[in-house]
Amino acid sequence: MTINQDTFTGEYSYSIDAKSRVNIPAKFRLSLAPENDQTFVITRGMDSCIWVYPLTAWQIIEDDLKDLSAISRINRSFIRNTVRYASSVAFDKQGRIMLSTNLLDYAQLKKDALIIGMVNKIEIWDPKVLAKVDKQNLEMDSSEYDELADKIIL
Amino acid sequence: MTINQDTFTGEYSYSIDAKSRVNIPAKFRLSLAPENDQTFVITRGMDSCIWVYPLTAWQIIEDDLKDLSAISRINRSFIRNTVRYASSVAFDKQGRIMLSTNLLDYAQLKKDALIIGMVNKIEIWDPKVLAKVDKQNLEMDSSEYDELADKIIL
DNA sequence: ATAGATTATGGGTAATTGTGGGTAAGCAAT
DNA sequence: ATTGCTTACCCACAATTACCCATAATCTAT
Repeated sequence: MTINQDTFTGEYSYSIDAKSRVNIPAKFRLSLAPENDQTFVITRGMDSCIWVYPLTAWQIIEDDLKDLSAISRINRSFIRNTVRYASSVAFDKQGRIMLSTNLLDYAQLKKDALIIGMVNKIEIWDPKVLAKVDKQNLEMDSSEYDELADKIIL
Repeated sequence: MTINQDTFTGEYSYSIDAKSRVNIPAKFRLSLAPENDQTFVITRGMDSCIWVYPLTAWQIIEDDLKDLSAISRINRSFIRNTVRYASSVAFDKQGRIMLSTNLLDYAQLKKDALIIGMVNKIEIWDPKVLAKVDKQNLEMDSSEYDELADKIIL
């Protein structure tokens, strides 16, 4: 019954309503540690999806970024691109968060949303986009999968 | 809703009006610590953009600059260029600040403004200028990006 | 299986936000 | 002082967002 806090697994499908709101699965809300104040940070993922972090996990990233000097051009550019699309959102009484049109467009989300636990964060996908990316990955990476299999024992 | 004070993330697009005023995003205004007295310090950024600091953060920068020896020519030049164009501005009842023509010209700002949270400061860009700089950076620095990404785990 | 609680989803309303413009007060140069 | 220009301080309004309530579907425990 008691799973790790701020740890998310499983897949859920929800719908995005006319006001751009999506539900965060009840299980995810329950495993979110109280320190987070019912707040996530949402941003662009590295694939065409939205990444959702617990607030405290994101703050660790921010602290690391604060240590990078702004005198270096690369640092500035790195900070900008990491933080640019991130915003903190608390879920409402019904457990929903609002997604900006910017993020919706980026992840090609319309009506249906697939919410996937990724251990320390959550991903929000359009079902069709994920299916396509998934297929591509399977075709390409079977050898790299084998490499990972050496490191992580399932 | 309780995010870190004086910490800014996200991207917002606003317009500069006929009186050279821009809105500071409501989220940024809310996360500005009360000690700042609703005041920012704006100055030239190291890229073609305007940097906006919380007043108290800027005061720390000034203290650091005092410690740089004035014997070094580079130090003198750095101090001169950082401080020269800095001025403190409080936002009005609607949450806007006024930008001097000097800064507007420097950042090539006309009508549209992209306001980006950079963790400990804020940047104001012309959208087209940023797109160009961004492209250049990615072309040049992808390997150094990867190095940074290894240190900061997303 | 049934009752009660919880969850997902929709919508109404009040408050906030972004944006425009008006007017008076300051300042500079004539 | 008068003129012209710039800045500070209001007010107004449309659009967006936050906050609340309602309902149907799903789950839980007896």
